[in-house]
Amino acid sequence: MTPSERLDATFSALADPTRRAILARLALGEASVLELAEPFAMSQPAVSKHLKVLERAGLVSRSRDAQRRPCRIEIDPLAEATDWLAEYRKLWEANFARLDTLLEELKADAAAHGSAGNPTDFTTRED
Amino acid sequence: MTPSERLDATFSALADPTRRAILARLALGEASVLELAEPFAMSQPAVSKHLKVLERAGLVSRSRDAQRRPCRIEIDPLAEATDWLAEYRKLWEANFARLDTLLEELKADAAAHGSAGNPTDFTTRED
DNA sequence: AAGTTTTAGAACTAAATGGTTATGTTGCAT
DNA sequence: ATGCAACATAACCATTTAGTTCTAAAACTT
Repeated sequence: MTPSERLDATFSALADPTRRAILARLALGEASVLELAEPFAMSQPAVSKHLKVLERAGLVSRSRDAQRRPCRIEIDPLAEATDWLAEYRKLWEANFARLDTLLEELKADAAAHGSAGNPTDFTTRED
Repeated sequence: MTPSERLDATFSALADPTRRAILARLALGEASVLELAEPFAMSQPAVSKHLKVLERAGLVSRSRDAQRRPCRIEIDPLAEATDWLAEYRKLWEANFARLDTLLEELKADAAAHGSAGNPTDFTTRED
């Protein structure tokens, strides 16, 4: 799986409230499929499907204990997702900083000369 | 929209590589629909649809400039998503800490007496 | 006024998603 | 060996999604 595919899998796994609830439960400790299914108004196979999605995204791993398949949460994919978010947060914060700078410059410019063009022009810069 | 629905919208918006690329582009500054569409091997209406998804999730807002509808990124929903991730990270880190403690106890126990039961039993604790 | 640019919408299609019920499969218990 | 418990798989269905093309609307340009 490429990094982009991993992000696809992680974010789409997180996009469902049932799956987020399952992760929330697993954050408290391992649980079997039936234990996980219990709070939900849906069949066991439906929960098994959700677990498969979570497993495919690497967010959950399973072991064996007789007939049970205890599930546990895995943090690594969430770290990747967090990193992605942090990265773009940084980028657009830099962008805001640049906008602030530009607005300062325009203000100074306006004070010095007169009209100062369209401030939104900065948006097409590709540096 | 409930907080859960907002998370649904945010995470599923982020689950598509095209939409993540659009956000990456917008992190560098505003852009029009055609500008955003240019790098992709897909039609303009397809990009418009992606933008609608991003807009519905509150990740993008649009203004007017003649025929253009410049798009800009909005950070708030991403902050919510980050918060959700951070929350569960904290939870399962607490869980790991508890596991460590338990393992320590079991080791001490084993040293004192003998066999010490199944260490994975801790998983069914609901404190 | 007519044409062009930019964007949105409608109608359609293929594939993925989220659920169901019914049926296997695996491993323990009696 | 028979049965029960926990889970998975199969087959099916409805809805959503991601794309297409074609068309319409809005606002500028000449």
